[in-house]
Amino acid sequence: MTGHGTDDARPDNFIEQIIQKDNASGKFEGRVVTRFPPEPNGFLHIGHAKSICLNFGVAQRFGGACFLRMDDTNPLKESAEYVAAIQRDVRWLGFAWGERETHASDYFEQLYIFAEELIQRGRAFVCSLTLEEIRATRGTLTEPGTPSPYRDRSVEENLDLFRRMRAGEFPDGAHVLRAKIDMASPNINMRDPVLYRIRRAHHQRTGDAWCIYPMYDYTHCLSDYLEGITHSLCTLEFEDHRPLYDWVLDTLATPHHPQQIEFSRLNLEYTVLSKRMLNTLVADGHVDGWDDPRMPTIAGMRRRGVRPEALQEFCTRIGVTRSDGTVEMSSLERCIRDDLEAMPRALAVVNPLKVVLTNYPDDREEWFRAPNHPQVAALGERDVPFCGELFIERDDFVFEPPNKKYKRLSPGAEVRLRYGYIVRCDEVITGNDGEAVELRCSVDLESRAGGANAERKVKGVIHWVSARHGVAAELRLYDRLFTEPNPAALKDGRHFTEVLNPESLVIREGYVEPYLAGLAPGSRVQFERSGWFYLEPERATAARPVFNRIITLRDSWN
RNA sequence: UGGGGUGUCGCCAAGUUGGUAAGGCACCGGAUUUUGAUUCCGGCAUUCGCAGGUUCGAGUCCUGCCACCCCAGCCA
Repeated sequence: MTGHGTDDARPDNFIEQIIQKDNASGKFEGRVVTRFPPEPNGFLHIGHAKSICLNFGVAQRFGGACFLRMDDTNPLKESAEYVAAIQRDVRWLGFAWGERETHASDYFEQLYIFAEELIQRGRAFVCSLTLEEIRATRGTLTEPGTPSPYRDRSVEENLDLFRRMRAGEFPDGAHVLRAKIDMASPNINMRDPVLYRIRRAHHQRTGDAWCIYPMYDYTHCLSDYLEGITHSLCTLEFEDHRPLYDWVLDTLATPHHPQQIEFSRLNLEYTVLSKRMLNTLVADGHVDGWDDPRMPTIAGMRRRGVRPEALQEFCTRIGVTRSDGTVEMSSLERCIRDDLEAMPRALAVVNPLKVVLTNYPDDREEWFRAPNHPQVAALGERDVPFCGELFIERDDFVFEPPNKKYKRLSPGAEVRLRYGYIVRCDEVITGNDGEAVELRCSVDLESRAGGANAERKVKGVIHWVSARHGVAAELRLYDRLFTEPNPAALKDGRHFTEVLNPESLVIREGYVEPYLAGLAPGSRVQFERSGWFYLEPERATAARPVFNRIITLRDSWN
């Protein structure tokens, strides 16, 4: 797709097909207005990113507009902090809503007037049943409900009661306003659904102006109407609510009637995407907060170092359909790596193993010229310091090569130091547990680029950092949050918090080449042969750099 | 046993009037490579939940099954 408001381009999904047809038939006079309507009761996650990209993307493509609307009708669960977080995340993701920033609470007065009109028309009534009684008379999936004894109150009495509800004359739960539809409907949402409830709670925006609050089904369709939304995109679980959405607008005979269209929500392996569960992780301290880099939240991924471009690409790759599915983590990972591919590279050792070069002059040091990106010359070059004492990756040495394809270091084996010399492991100094604590190697001084043995072939190349020049750094290695593909639905009855990955965060003390210590906060870089890291601005300190591992390099070896 | 949905390769997903199964991810080869990365070639559904039927011809039409998801908040 070109994204230039072209109506005739090939549609990306069934929703765009519907819009093209609507535009062709003149259903909405060619207008396309959407909205992203989050409830400010938690942070946005990657599932919301899908909806954001869809709603804003469709508006962009068809030359329409998209509102950012806070669905704030339940003051008990919402807060201004969440509102701010949501705005920041949508903006970071790359979308702008301009003046189209609204709140369902902006419409409370209009919603109230519409409610009186419903009463006036005899289509809504004040019900004085208790919560339990309403539940008991709602019926079941297979049995119809029974009408409320208050269903036939007069318009006058309903109006009086409803006005007194608003005036605060009744305690919470004493009455509710209900739509008068059909208690025998096979669709439970149509069995005289509650429209308003009394709730003495301080609203983050309207304060104590109201003690009655409208329910979602009543609020959403009218907010859509008020904003002139044409296509109201939501997830599949709201499909059963569409008849009610239409009923409210039809009953009120609104001059404009938005079309609700449902699509399937995103499910991702090895994580959970429900606000309830994410909230539990935060509330019970399993993570450091909604923006913990391990969280599938937009804020978490931002702190981890993922770029918005990667998330947008992911959303276009997974598509939009009506079928339930679970996307593999590898699909997201691919998008993140693709996006990071152009970042500069450097050398850093995550898990250090000391190496002493026995035939390298003790007082000597050299600076090797190295490209910042092997395929992107424009990224320039830098000098990497080298001396007779180095750190290499612990994983790059093994006493016994597992097979003939092994290309790293082992006793007697040779390997090239990236951008440097070829070295051979002559001796291994071991500790009490028999583990290697230091390697003694000899170096071929003619093997560097330009030297007589520069073309000598050795099986592998490993990264390293000069022990004398290297800068100690905190390396935060992040991994998947759960050990099970679908932690939200474990077959053995375990709770999702029982399958948290104990190694989702491993903090290491490593060494990075000087160049890395001089990077600006917010920089992203690839530690060669290891992965991409992010210098998280929030953790920037002059004393010791802190890097978050965004994601590892693809590894076809292990 | 009510209502609403969905079933195309391990995962996501095209397939719009029936004409003989796109693409991406993953995976498997092989080339290049001072990152076991990247890049690059090549492979990867005789088959579209199942069973019948209509048709010269069906993933696309009809019938009947089966599986899975959602709904009984004064949550959204």
